[in-house]
Amino acid sequence: MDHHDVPEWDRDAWNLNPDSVALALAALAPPTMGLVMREAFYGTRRFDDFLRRTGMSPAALSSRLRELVTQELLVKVPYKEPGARERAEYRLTEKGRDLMFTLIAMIGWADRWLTGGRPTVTLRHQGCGALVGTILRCSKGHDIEAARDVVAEPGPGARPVER
Amino acid sequence: MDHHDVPEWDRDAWNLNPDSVALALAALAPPTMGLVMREAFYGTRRFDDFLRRTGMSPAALSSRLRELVTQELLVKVPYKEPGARERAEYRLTEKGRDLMFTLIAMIGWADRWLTGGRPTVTLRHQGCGALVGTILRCSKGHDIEAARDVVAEPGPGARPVER
DNA sequence: AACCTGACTTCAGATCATTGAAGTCAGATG
DNA sequence: CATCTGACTTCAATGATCTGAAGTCAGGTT
Repeated sequence: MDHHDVPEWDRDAWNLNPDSVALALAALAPPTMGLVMREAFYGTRRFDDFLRRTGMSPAALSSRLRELVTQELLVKVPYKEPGARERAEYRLTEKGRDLMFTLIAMIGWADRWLTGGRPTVTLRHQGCGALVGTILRCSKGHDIEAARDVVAEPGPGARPVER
Repeated sequence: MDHHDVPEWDRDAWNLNPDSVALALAALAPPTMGLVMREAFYGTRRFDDFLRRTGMSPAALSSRLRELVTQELLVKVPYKEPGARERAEYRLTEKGRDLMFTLIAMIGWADRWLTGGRPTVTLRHQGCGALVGTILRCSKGHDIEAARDVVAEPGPGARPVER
């Protein structure tokens, strides 16, 4: 029907597992992982704040934070407020902050199809104040409107299936 | 340390659940959901092709497909090849295809941080052939390089916490 | 010395996701 | 009419994940 939907290469000749989509999804699973990362983007850093704002149990939060530190999306940094003892907070690393592009794409999709025009967050350009969204652009500088104008093909990390 | 990390609004005054991030992540969970959607983007439409290419069990695939149809990311369309009986295939809907922006953002992140420069897929601009990636742009037309230049604030769907 | 707070850990029980093996079912084809 | 194929469903078993309640622990305050 629509030739854009059908790849020109033989999908069955290539083993794509584990591929980038699966890897990224695995980094964000279990579902509570997303809650924690969302709060990290909103500026949350401390255990009890995460606990209250995500509504998860301390046990779950504790494992999630440990995994996020292992994955290097967060770093545990000691801090000390005057007259209190030293405590630890969790901060986004570069790798963690870079995930924001993915989260913003998710927010855009959810707002277009799920929240009925009433998004829970608004993203603004720092300084300019205008609303922010994701677009696609190719390396020659063309903006890409429709997802159909993108074609996927096996990359350098794809392994041919042996027979 | 870095004021961009701290929101100017009081996070605790707003109830953001369920928010766009959680909703989008819920649409993609369980993790096998992502595998199925990935294959759908690569052009897969039939049960046995999904089965072989994702490596999941028929039971799991069957539930995933059913859920994706319920969510309206896929539609079940009957087709008939000459000399075979009528069968069904699963095609991306507009809503499903629109998720591609999110998947492309994920692929970009995974390629920058996880696959060590050897991505399993390459995305090209149809026609022009150049590589495709996600960028952020505000509604005034500024391109946004760094995730730190984006600030989040409560949107129209956020509900104030009642006291 | 007793208490408080923030940051956890431990545990039992419940639910959910997944696999593997086996079985169903309907309409061609030989 | 027996067989084949594509598209499933059913089932038992396993493992991951989550919650809620309770407990720990260290350093500071009263």
